[in-house]
Amino acid sequence: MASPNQPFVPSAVKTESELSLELNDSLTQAAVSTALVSVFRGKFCDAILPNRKTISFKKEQIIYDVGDNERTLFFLQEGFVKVGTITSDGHELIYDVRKGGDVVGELCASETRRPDRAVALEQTEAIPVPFDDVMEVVRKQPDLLARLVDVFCRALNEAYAQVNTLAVDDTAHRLCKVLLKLAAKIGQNSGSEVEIPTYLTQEEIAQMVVARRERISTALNFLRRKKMIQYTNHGHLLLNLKALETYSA
Amino acid sequence: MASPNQPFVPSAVKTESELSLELNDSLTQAAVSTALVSVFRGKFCDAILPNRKTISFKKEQIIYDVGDNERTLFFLQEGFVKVGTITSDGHELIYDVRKGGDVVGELCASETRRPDRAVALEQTEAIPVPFDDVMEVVRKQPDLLARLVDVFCRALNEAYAQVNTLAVDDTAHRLCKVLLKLAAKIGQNSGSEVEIPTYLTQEEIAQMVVARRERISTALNFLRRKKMIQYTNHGHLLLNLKALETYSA
DNA sequence: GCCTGAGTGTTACCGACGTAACACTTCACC
DNA sequence: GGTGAAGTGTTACGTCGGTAACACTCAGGC
Repeated sequence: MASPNQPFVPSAVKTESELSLELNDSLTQAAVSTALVSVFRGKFCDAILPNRKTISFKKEQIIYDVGDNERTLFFLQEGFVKVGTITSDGHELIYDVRKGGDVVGELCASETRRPDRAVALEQTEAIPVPFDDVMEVVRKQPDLLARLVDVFCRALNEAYAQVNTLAVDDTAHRLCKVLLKLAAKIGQNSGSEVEIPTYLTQEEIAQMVVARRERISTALNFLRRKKMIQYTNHGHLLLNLKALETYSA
Repeated sequence: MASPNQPFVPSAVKTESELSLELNDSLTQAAVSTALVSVFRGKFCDAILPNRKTISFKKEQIIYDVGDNERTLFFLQEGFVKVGTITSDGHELIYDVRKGGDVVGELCASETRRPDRAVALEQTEAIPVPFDDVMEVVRKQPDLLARLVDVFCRALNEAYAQVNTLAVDDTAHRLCKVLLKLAAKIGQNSGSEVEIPTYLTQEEIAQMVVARRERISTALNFLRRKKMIQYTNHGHLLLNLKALETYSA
């Protein structure tokens, strides 16, 4: 596997004409930004997780898959995970990325057969909890209710935001929004820039943006020329949030 | 306003080449079909709604709008409502259609400023209930918890299904799925066919399908020539579910 | 009856993006 | 050090669908 360290910037840079430059109007993107991060941290964990065993998942390992029918949520302790599905034409589609402190698998609440899947993006520790157990705890401690509702509501918000972008934005703008979302969820400050501390292939980014990998390659280089992004010497993305926000707005 | 009774079928029917005929692979559409219908009927209503006043909304009247900041759910008693938003480029986008027995406005659970809006598609009766009141009732009657969670979970399921279609289907297939969804939610049996008992303009259908009205016009006529849909003498849509399901699959 | 406005039907044109094909870089492993 | 696999960069081509423009149908008001 080739690491993308210091990705080769071709000397003959192609014309920018391909990627539309005109500023798109901004989305009613809803302030979904901060995501599910850590919603379940604290009280929720204290009430549900003690005396349960953690499971380790290696990079690329499937936590649960489309078609599974056990109804369990997974409380992520450590690591990054992608949540998505496999489309009818066989391609992967990524809805969301979550990390330690988040939950995945909430869709099993109203379906027996899972429509979605979660895959570890890197070494991940998670505690599986049967859905019924979660409900039981919330019934006994009604102060946790708000948090449970919040988890679903935020996910719903994000899903709608995704529909919005798909309806109005072109590839470059959607890529921007994906990068900003990643920054909000798993970004780490690195001076005035924000680093995405996980290596994501262009293919994976494409699955989040909903576009072909080739377009992502072109769009990423477009953003690099615009100084909106760069790579660290570890091959990670380094984002200029200000610039990205301006462009995506 | 012209009624679309017996819509004029042009004698010179255009070639079908424009609309792709090849069968697309089917979506992992998740069995979201039946939707939120009546989820809140029964116990939930008994516990929350007594002694509250109903509000009437006329066709086209806004129930709540983008930017509103009161946190209230609306329990629909009668009528049809569209839930959606206004995109950054000023166009309306419809996420969902709901009817008597459903709730709308659930997104206010985690946002103060509403990102969405609900508009009556016909005369509608609804009971507004502050979000906090709903939470209070659920806390006191934990058996309602499952239903509350179910509402959010189903909405989430549908939102993801929408992302799926946008990712893989062309306009004609998306239209099919929208029609099938309408059938599941507000359809009425009419012999072997199912009738959509509300008049929807092509513009509104376009907002559900996420496409321009012109494309919808063409696609609807394409489906008519294929005998997958027709109009009643009241100008309502009449759907051949079998055929639509086969095509959309 | 006539006019206006809303809704629908149709087409030509063009741009964005999927497809396909291929070159290049880096790393792992032998 | 060589080889293959994975990942990235780039282009030519075709197509779906947005844009624009316009014709037609019907209902209601004058």
